[in-house]
Amino acid sequence: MTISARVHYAALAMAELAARQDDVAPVSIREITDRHGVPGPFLVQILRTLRSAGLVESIRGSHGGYRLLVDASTLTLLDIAEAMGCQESGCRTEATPTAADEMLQEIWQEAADASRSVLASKRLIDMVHQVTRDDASMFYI
Amino acid sequence: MTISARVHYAALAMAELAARQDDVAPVSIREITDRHGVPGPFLVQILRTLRSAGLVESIRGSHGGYRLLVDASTLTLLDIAEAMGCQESGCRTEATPTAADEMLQEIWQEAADASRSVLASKRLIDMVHQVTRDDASMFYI
DNA sequence: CTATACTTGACTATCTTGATCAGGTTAATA
DNA sequence: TATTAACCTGATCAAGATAGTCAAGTATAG
Repeated sequence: MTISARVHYAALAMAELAARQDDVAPVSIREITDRHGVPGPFLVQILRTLRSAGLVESIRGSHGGYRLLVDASTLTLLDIAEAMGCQESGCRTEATPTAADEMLQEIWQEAADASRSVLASKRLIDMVHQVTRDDASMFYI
Repeated sequence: MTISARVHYAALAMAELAARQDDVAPVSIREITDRHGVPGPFLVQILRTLRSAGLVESIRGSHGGYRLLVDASTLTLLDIAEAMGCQESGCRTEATPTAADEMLQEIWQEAADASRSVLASKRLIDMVHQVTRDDASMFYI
């Protein structure tokens, strides 16, 4: 479970879409880059990946943009990370693993699973709520 | 905590050294490669790293080799991984992180810590015992 | 003195990551 | 219908990490 900038950006974008999923208009790439400082063309690539994973839909043409296709209250950061292609380590598959090799592989797996289970416990909707609250508090200081 | 082949090999080598730490003679690279199929020159590189981390010492000359410098009953896989330079993600440091950025960073950190704590719970000595037991059972089948 | 074994430093090939860009397509609207 | 805003696709690229390799040197036992 290595978290790349890709996954970080994807999570930000998904949070933005989740926060505005009840809006009539879809959210454009421009709006996301303005708010989160994600490099524009890079975000295009990321949203393409999220779309092929079925997490978002795109609306083309003028006033187009992106919209969340899934339920933000069940979607987790693990789902997003996996959609972005964070596949499990595995490290190396040897032709004839020894007993020591196999034991180590199990341990690496266990460590990775521990990460995964943390990410699986973080729901997108909670992120949105927490950030919204923080933003609000920023106004009233 | 991405586990590379480097770390995997390092763990194998350390286990081998731990299993034979009471031997009079140090363990040569050749013996480790024979037993574990690690590419020879690559193992040299890895042992160099382990030595600069203070985990092993090298004895030069004929009948030379490597010897464990630390206590196998307290050394963990986390120690080995860190000695091999598995530094913590961090992902990206932005100039002006937003509230959402910071929240995500904390989550990535929490996930990484979960991995680390699994590795920290695996002592080198336990690996050695388990592998030794497995090997013995292989003889008697 | 010679064989064995570690030491050092440089070198390479391939993959992944983090992007960028050009040119094309779709749809709303004036 | 012409324009414009927005997404779509595919190519490309630079930098760094990963997994090794190689050659020439040095130390020690016997």
